[in-house]
Amino acid sequence: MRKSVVVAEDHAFTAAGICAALEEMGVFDIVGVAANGIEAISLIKQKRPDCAVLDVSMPGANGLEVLIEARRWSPATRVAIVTGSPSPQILGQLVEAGVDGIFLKNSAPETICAGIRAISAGEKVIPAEVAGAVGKAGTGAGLTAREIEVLHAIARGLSNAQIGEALGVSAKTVDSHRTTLMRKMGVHSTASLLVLALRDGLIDI
Amino acid sequence: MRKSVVVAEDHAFTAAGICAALEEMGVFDIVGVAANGIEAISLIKQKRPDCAVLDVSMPGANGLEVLIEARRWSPATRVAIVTGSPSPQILGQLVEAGVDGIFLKNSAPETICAGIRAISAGEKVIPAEVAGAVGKAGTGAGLTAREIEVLHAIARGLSNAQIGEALGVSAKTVDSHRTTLMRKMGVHSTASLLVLALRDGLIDI
DNA sequence: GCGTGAATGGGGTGATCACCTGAATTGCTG
DNA sequence: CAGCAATTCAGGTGATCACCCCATTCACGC
Repeated sequence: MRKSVVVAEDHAFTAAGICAALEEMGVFDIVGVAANGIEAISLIKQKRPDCAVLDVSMPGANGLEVLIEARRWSPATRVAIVTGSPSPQILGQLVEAGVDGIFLKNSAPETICAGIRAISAGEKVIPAEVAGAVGKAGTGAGLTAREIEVLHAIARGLSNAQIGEALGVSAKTVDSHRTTLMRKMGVHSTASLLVLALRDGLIDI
Repeated sequence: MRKSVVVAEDHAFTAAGICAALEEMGVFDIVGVAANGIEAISLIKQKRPDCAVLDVSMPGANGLEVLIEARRWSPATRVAIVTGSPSPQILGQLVEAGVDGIFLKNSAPETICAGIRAISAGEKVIPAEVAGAVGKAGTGAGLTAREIEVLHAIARGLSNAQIGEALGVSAKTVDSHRTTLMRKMGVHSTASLLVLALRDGLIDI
């Protein structure tokens, strides 16, 4: 039996590529294509498809928001998320929201198509590289409130002495927090610390 | 007469979508598809195509680097860049490097295809929304290619010694570039440097 | 040709960082 | 109450950074 599927992707070329690949498998009927999150939600509400393939970053509403709305209006719809650059924070939220599958855009098309077929059959598909990233969300969550404060101050370009003054503590204390941050995040330079924190959504610019 | 074209795009679905759209026009022969920057450069070197369609963000080498190498090895190749999220800085560098066309991934496929055909005929195609972004490239401009390279290396968390090794120069030279970067950007710490560079789209994570 | 700026790199100095050991205080939890 | 984690801070050490001055080479424009 053929499964109905809705595709949501704001890049037309990518949407076309996904649709072509899914149609080629011969087991999916594409009942709708959305170019943004709002369209995606209303499409899912209307069509109540067996399966939805969603991009994470879309104008209007992102993949997570669409996922939550999809669960509300069409609980039977299996939801697959495709993402270009996986951020542990976002992936963690998706898993928490009960996503059925996560796929990376730079994976082989066959891998992704096979995965989508699997989740449409009721399986959960989280590839190892994604699971690894999800696991690392715990790392960032393991930071204390004070450490996050120091992180923000570092991102503002302050020195240990300046951070100490701003937080009302000694520069040595800031140094301690900094060392702990480095250890927890597994890096050995301010630059890596910032990049990792930004990538994990712990801070933003 | 049909034009030969090389496509470089690390997301397989998108690559497939672009190829399908180009082939459908009936005026292009796709002579190669690269999944990363290195492949793209060697493909262009080998095939010397009439036209190259490059993604900006790819593993190995980004669109700008591929563009520069393409100009070196196959000056007759017309180069089109496709980008998901346009950053003024990157676009400015592309224009400076003499790119023939810039397209946004969320544009209509017909628009992009028409544009690629136009540039393969010798035109330059910079859409209005991109031109606007290019104009805004005032802030971080003035940085040299080498300085940008150092900036990227810093963002990867490398020390001056490691950067020197990676770029094949002395750590002292890296130190010089770093000092120049600090002066040009008006900051006094690696953290500020990174944040500013990220905000201005000079680097990304 | 000559100035200019980019890229290279050496010497040197003081500040800052990364990391260590150790320790006191607080507050929460079993 | 005992234990644990968070937060605070000191002393110290070696590495690295930020920045100074200066010299060379090379390409580009006037």
